[in-house]
Amino acid sequence: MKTEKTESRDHPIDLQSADQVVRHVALLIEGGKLRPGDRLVPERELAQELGVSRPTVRAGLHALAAMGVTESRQGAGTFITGGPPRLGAGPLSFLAALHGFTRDEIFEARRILEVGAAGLAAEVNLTDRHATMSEEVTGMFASLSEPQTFLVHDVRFHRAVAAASGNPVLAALVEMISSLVYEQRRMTVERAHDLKESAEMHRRIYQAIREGDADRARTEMTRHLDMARQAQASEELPAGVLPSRVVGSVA
Amino acid sequence: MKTEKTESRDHPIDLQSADQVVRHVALLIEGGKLRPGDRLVPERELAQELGVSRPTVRAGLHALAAMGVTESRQGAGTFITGGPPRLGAGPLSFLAALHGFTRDEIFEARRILEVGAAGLAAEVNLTDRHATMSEEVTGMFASLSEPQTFLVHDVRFHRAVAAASGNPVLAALVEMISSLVYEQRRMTVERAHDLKESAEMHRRIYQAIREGDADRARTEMTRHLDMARQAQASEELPAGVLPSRVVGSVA
DNA sequence: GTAGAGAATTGGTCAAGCCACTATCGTTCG
DNA sequence: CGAACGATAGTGGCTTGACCAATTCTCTAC
Repeated sequence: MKTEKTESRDHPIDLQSADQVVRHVALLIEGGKLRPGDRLVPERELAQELGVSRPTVRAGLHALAAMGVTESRQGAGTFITGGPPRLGAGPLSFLAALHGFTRDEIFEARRILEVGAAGLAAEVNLTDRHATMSEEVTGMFASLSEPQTFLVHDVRFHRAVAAASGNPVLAALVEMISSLVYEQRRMTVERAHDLKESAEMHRRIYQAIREGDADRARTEMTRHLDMARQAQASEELPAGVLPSRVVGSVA
Repeated sequence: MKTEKTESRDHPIDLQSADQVVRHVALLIEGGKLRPGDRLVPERELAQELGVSRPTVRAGLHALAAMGVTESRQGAGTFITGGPPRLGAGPLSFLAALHGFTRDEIFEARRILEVGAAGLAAEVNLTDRHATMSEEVTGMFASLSEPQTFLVHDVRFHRAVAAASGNPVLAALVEMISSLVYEQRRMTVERAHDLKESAEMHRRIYQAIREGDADRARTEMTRHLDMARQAQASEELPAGVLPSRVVGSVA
């Protein structure tokens, strides 16, 4: 968080006004006075309550929005983000752009995260969440000739697996990294081949989860990710700069 | 499906001015014109370049700061965050506060992430990163009677393990979730007992990694986290509200 | 050569106001 | 009576211009 630097001081920091806004909202959330979907008080009131100016309030609200906590709609108001727990891709994308994560590093992280998620999903066997996975597999088979559409279903399948684990923390982490994968892959997926083979692997993962076979789910997910890593390496530009480095389009 | 709210428009979105600032910086980073530690142009110039007002620029910069991309120092300037790749704890803390992650869910996610990281650390065997782990273990043994200090070393050890995996993506994820753990545990660690046993377990994890024994590293990390989960359950308030729910102090 | 004072630079904030979008509610027309 | 319409307030988005506070630089005086 932003205040971490100053937090390490030994004395009680005097909060910057903008941070004060963030903290105020944080306290309201912790106190249960603000729940997902709720509307915040108008900026003008908030400014008066905290004794700061409106531009300052707006700066704080932008910070909250950047963390995925709030969403503002002109004319309507500012709302606490609803829906399932999500971590935006922004922070990780910037990190990728700044430090140049390699494709292999990302796949390694996915291997750990998603193999675990697939195993969990098979173990807990939340049958009501199986439909989503099934639909995405179907969508993949239906878009074998449209790489972009295929990719969307691909990413959504992996998120669905994480969601099927029943663990929102895991789901949020997988969602974050899958957003990163989507951003990078969007540019190269046109050169992909063997989409059918990829769809088959996803189907096998789904079936293993559906049958509650955790070991097989893990094995299939591992195989899929290893295969995908190799396949994507060949999608690379023949002699591009930074062959394996990934920049993660933040925009 | 709700993709990205604004991105789902079919027309080339007209960026809000504040987002324009974020995008501008993002493009500079992607283009390699802005690297960690670099200083941004002054707010006033940035405002003129983009044709927006300074409060708007400031709102965008606050958003970047919230994502951990920039840091501003009054009188000095605004800088791209340097140091090792980090994901701030803010977003995950807010998610925890909003959706009430349970302790078990967090431990489950840690189990997957950190067991994988420990295994990797043992496999790659980056000996120059072993010293940090060792130091933290030493620090734990030296602070058996000071729970708060012990906790700091505890958290740092787990981050060191992730760093020793050599995978910055994994390290960033572990750092994020360990921050969450620290925030919650800070309040209850005083009631902890068996700190010595905990330190011993960390030492065994360290030794397994040091000896390059990946299987043992995974086993020891798994045991440690399972034990810690049980131990922390007993640190709970006897009859507190929300027995297993966790709010994650964002502030 | 160095230390100190002052000026320039830069982030932090405020004040007042206009614009654009949304929602609501009363009115009017079918 | 109901539905389409239109005025009206409420709300976020942004600008201009200014002042304050912390830092950094520079130039002088010793």
